[in-house]
Amino acid sequence: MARLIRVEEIARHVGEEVIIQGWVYNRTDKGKLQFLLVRDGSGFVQCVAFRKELPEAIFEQLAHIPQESSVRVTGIVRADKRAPGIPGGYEIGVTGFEVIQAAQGDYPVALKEHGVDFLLDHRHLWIRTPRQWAILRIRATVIRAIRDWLDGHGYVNVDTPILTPAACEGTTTLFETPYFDDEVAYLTQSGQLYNEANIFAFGKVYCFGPTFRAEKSKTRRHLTEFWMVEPEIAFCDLDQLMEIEEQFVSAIVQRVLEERADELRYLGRDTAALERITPPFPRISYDEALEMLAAIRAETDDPRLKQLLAIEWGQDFGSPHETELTKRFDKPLFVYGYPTEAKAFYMEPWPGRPEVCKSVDLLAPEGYGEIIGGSERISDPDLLLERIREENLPEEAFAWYIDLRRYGSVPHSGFGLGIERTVAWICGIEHVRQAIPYPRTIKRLYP
RNA sequence: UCCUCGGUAGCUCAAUUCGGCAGAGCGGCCGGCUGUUAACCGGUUGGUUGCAGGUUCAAGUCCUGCCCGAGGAGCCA
Repeated sequence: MARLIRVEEIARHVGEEVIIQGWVYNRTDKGKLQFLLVRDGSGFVQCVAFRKELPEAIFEQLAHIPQESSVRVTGIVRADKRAPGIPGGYEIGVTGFEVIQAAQGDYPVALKEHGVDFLLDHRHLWIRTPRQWAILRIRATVIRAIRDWLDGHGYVNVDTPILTPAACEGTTTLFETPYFDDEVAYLTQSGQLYNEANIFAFGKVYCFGPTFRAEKSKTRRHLTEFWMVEPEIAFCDLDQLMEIEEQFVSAIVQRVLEERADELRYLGRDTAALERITPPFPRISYDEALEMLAAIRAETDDPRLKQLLAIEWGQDFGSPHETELTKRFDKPLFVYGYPTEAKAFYMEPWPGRPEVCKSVDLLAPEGYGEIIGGSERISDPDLLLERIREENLPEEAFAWYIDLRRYGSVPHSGFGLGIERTVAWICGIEHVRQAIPYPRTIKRLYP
C-alpha cells in the first residue's frame, strides 16, 4: 500500500511505492514519455510517466496538465543521477495520477527570465520557484538557530511593543499612525529601550520582531519593514559583547550549513566562505579603520573610488567604506569605538575619550554591510540625562528610561542583528528583498 | 532629496549614424518525438510602443511636461 511521503525524505523510500501531494512545477513533453517536476513544499522531485505503463485517459490527463496544477502522484521511488530536483538524484516512476485542481488560465511566472518589478508584483507566486523557496527555507532556519542559541544560553524572550509613543533614537524617520483620541503612535524602529528595562527583571533578554524605518533608502540593503533580533545583557561590557556576537553569528551560520546544504547548493553558494565563519572575528577600532581607508585611497587610481571613500573623523561610514574594509577580511569584521557624535545618545563614553563611545558594528564579508549594531549603554543616570539634554530629546518621554539607572544600575550592553541582511549574506543573494517573504520598500506595499 | 539607467506582445528584448509597413525568442494552443534538465522541432495565437501635448506628408524614434520602475548616494540593520 502506497504511503504519503514528503519529497525531502525521498532518499529513505527507494524501491517503495509512495504518494506525493503537491503542485506541477514544470512538465517536459517527450511524446510517449512525460517528465513532471512536482514540488510539495519540502522539495522538488521528478516524476516520470510512460504512455504504455498508464491507462490512456490518465496519461492524456498527465500529458496536458497545466503548470502549477495541484496533483497527487503515486509511483515507485528510484535513485537516478539524471533526476533534477531538490534534493535531486531520485525520481518517481508514475503508477497513478490524480488531479486535485487543474490550474486555470496561463500561469504568469514562466520558467524564464523576468524583470524585478514583474516578479515583485507576483511575489505571492514567485515564492513557489526553487530559488525563492530555498532562500525562505534558509531564513526559517536562521530564525530557528537564533532562538535556539539564545534560549539555550539563558536569554529570556521578552517581546517589546510595536506601537510606541516616541522615537527610540531621534535620528531616523518613523512611521506615524493615528491612535485613539487624537493621539499619534509610531511603529517601532527598535525594542532596545524596553530591552534595557527587561534585563533588570530577567538578566539576559531578547526581543524579536518586525521593525520599521520610514527612510527613503533605495538600495539593495534596505527595506522599510525588516526583522531584527535584539539581545540585551546585564553585567556585560563592550569586550564581552563582541565575544557574544561572534559566538552567536557563528552558530547561526554553522546551523544553516548543517541543515540547509541542499538549498545552499541550489543557490550556488560558496560554502567554503561560510565554513570559515568561526570565532574569533577580527576587531579594529574606528581610528584604525580610518587609517586603513586612507591607505586604500592612497593606493587606488580610481578617482570615483577616491571620492566615495573620502571621510573625516567624526563621520559614520557609508556603504562604500564598509565594502572596502570588509574586502580585506574573510570573516565578519568588528569595528568598535565610533565617534559619539555619529551614534545614538545612550552609548557609554570611552574611558578618558568622551568623543568616542563604546559602540561596535559587525560588518559582514563580501560587501553585505552592517549586520549588527551594538554598544555598551550608559549606566550612570546623571550622564544619561545630560546626553538626552544635549540631543534635545523630550526629557519627559524618557523618564522611565532614566529610572532604570536609579534602581540598581549595572553595566550592560546589547545589539541588534538584521535578519534580512544576514540571510542575504548567508545565501549569497544580491538583494535583501528576496530574503523576506513580502518585502516592503519605499515604492512597494503590494502584494 | 540628488545622480545614473530604463518603460515596445502575458514575459525577456530588438526595431540601422540621420523619423519611412512594429519584429524575434519564450509563454499559451495544436501536432511530432522513450531520458528531458528553463528540452527540442513544425504550426498557430498575440500590440492603445507608460501618459498628455507638440513638430512633421509620416513619430517607438525628435521636442515639452508628467507618471512609473531600477541601481547608487545620503541615512541605516
